[in-house]
Amino acid sequence: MSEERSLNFIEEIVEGDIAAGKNGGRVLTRFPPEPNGYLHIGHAKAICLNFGLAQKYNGKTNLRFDDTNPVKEDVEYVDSIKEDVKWLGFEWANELYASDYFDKLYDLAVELIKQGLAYVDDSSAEEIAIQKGTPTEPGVANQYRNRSVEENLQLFAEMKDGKYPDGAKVLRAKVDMASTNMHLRDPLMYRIKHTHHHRTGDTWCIYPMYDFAHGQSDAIEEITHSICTVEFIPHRPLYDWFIEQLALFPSKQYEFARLNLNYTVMSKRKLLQLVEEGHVDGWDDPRMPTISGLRRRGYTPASIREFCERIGVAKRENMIDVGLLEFCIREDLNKTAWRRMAVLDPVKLVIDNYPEGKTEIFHGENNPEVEGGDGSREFPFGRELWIERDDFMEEPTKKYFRLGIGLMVRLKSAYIIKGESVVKDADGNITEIHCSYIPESQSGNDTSGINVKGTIHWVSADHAKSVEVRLYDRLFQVEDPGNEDGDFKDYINPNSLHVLPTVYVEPDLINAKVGTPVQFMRKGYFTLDKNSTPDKLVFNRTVTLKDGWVKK
RNA sequence: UGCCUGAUAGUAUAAUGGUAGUACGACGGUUUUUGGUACCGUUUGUCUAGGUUCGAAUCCUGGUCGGGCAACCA
Repeated sequence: MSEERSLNFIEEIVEGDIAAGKNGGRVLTRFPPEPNGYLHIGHAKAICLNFGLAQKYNGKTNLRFDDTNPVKEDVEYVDSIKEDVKWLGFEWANELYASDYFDKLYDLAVELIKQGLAYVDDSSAEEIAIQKGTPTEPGVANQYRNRSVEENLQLFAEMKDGKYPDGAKVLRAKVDMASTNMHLRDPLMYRIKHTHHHRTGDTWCIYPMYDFAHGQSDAIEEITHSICTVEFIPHRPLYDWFIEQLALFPSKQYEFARLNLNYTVMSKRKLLQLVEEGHVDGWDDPRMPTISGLRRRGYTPASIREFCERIGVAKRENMIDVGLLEFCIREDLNKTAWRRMAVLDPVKLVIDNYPEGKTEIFHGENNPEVEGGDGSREFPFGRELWIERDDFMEEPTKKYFRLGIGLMVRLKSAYIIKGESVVKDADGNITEIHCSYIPESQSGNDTSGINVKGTIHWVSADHAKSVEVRLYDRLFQVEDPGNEDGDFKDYINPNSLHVLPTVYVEPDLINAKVGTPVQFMRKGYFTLDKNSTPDKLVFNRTVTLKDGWVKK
């Protein structure tokens, strides 16, 4: 195994801990999504990091749903998250829920009250916000801070028993109202929400806040390395404070910079807006940066894992170019996807000297990158073909290697042809191209001695199948739509979806399967859309091929 | 005005006091029945000003710039 990639800073920490014999060398990470939305490529980074660490250091990873806010959460999201993590290729050790710990968390809160380190506050949200001060002015304590342990115990029990309406009271940790760290100014631990929870039903009407659920859940599970994103750095002192006061297992929090991808948005709020306002087809629209969107677009789990490996892990803010994601999927698909011919923008080609009614069967290897071609398939050839409109130029420029009047080109896996004439309609658009073919130039036994610079793809007009193809482009016109003036939706690319209703493909493509990508030669990688029917096949373009030809 | 973070080619990421390297991109070339792939080459960098040191991207001091922090969200 030549793992030549250097360690990222978290791997260094883990290796340091193992070397120091910390936790007996045990590594237990967790991936802790809140089930309030679909996973996106940013989550993939966290997933690959957490699961990857465990794999690398003989550890395990728990999947834990951070379901402490019932008003936002739903089983729909739980199910999609599990599907996406599995699809990415990872197996969790345990499927857990913060809500599994509601009893324990309640007991821990009571414990803190007994220690005189938590109190029930009757203030309104607005009052509490004012009393907290600002980053530059210290907060001030209120009269509730001095309630007796007994009173707090009773009030907290009454909160739990449903004696108070939403917002009437909260439980707060007694830390330091004057701390320069806002999160330490007596943070809220519990709030009242008479809301049905997707797992605990109506058992509870008080729910713990993130700060009093996350670290405690980590400790209960004895997570060794609790990895989150940098915006949680200010929470770390609180994370440690609760664990220390309650003498729990000392899980440690480490932070890395979240992924930013250009030409898209990554916040759940914004993604939800795109879905709800109908700017996209749903969470799995192929233009979405969600895992399910990328899957429907034709991305493979391996390509996403490779991407996450390549972007690295550090603490500084970053903006990754989607070009890297595209590179990763091309690299993967080049080695695995079968080649097929499809004409996206068809124009009729007639071979004048080829016998009418004659059909020949040619064949082509499935994948030239694989030893032996990975098998082959057959396709028919005839007098009338479809070729790409832009593979013909009536008056070709000097560096044009395709078909033109007087120009010769090879039809992939078939004959060399020479452009002869065109037929145009009243508007001057070319409706037919006429050519002649060189009978001795048949692919495989070419005795013509002719060398041509270009090869183009084609399909037989008599045998081609018609399918729909959807071409996708970036969803936004600017690199960082969330950071522009005005609404991010003002920057949506109006041409992000281009539907080609009539694309001619070689007959074998009726065997295409959802989840099995193919390369349309010279055009890109495509995948069958999940909503295809036998009568109407729909292909999504995953990504174009790299185009090294720049028109002069 | 405060606190917490961070700063290395266009982008991302290494170098852990000792030759600033890698990948993607861009550009050029070779091969090619995909203007793809593969292969080769070129290109561009340590935020700034001082200091310590034989030697600083790395350590120290000051500054500049970016991000985060005042949800009964996570």
